[in-house]
Amino acid sequence: MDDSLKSLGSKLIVLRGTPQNIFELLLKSYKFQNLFFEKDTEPYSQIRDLEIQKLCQIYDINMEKFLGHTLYDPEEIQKQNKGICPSSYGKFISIIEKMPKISECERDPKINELRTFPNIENLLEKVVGYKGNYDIPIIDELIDKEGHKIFEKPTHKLQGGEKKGLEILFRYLSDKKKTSLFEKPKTSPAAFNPASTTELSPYLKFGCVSIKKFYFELTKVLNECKGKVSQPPVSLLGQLFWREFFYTNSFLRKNFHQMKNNSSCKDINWHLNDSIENLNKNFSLDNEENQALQNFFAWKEGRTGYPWIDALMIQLKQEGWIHHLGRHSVACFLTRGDLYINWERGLEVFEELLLDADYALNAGNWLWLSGSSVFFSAYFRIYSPVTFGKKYDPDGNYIRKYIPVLKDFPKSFIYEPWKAPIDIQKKLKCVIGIDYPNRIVIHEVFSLNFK
DNA sequence: CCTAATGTTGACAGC
DNA sequence: CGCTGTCAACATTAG
Repeated sequence: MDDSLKSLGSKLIVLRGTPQNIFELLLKSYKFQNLFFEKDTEPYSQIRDLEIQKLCQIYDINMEKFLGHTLYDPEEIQKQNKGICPSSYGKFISIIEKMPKISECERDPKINELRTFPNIENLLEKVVGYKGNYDIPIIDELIDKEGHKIFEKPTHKLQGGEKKGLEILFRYLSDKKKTSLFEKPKTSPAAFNPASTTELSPYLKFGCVSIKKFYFELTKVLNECKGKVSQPPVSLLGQLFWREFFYTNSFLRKNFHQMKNNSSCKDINWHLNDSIENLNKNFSLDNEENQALQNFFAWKEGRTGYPWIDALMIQLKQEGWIHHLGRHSVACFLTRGDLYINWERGLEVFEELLLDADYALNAGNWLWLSGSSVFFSAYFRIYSPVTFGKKYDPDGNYIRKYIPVLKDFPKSFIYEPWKAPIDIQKKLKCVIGIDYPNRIVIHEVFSLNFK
């Protein structure tokens, strides 16, 4: 971004501190006229922006918000729907079909249209100790509570920035057939190098690639297609609208990320309703709750004994990204499918490990997959930890990549290694229960009990 | 070449 | 954006 700005005669300035403190220091020391920013809907951002707004009022500064992180303004959607938040995807689509067309992207700025404020760096040096270099946290600074480094090196093959993001977008869209016939359920959660979807989610989450840009480049390709084109909810455009749908719901429904005081969430008596930190401190957990805690860590660390689930959790940990349907698999397993653990625990793990972790989409999908959402009731649609992956990857190549200890298992046992005869396990130097864990839960039995 | 057994596929209901 | 069992239709193959 800095390179792009420099080529236009400007530059990027990064300051470290809380926005409230930094802005207060700045506004106190200089009479700025305007503050422009993007509308941001998650609770953290709403509180932050409200405080900055108060500062602007105190220092008499004009403040303007622009819609940019979503295609539609959730408040406009609500107005169009008689003040009600649309609770189903179909309803949402019918509303946006009646909305005015999305306005075109602004053109890119030309050279010298973006001016740098004169002497801004001197001012910043005096007021907030700015030293002219970037002040972005680097990997070495990311440490855990005991002071140990969390990462030695970047974990994901993707690189940040708009330039890289647009490269990926245009490469994907250049395959017009793949783009226009995209159907989410037909893309494979077991695909790697390359993945079966665009992998643009981290770029959208961090605003590297604008959703509007994505939308207009995509519709340009779709309009050129003469033959049949896939439709929402499964089409690529449909995926962008899922994002809008969850953003709208997360903004209009309070406490969207939790079970309590969330009008869109059913109250279910899960295991592990308390935070993991509190549960770890509590030594008097009864047997059932203690077992659930053990199960939770086995799930998080990819040692449930189900290769399909474990491979997904290992890819998540190693790369910070898994395919959407893989997320369905592990989320169903943790909650209504097998372990019956509170979906908030899963949301927290995704928040920690996903590069694209996004307040609205994370909460919306956990509500959905755990069967908690009042607007989704197909609780009997259980993902099998054995057959779901097999459908996409019968040879188990995905499992072989992420769980090397299983890589030589014949394909007949790769999804269910506990079924391999013991002499085969010994020959492959991978005895189940020793070299790879036994199943922590018998899926068939749980499903039966659930009925 | 026919026949019967066996395998494959897709639609569908019920959970 | 589920799984399983059932059934019918059709394909394949052994004898």
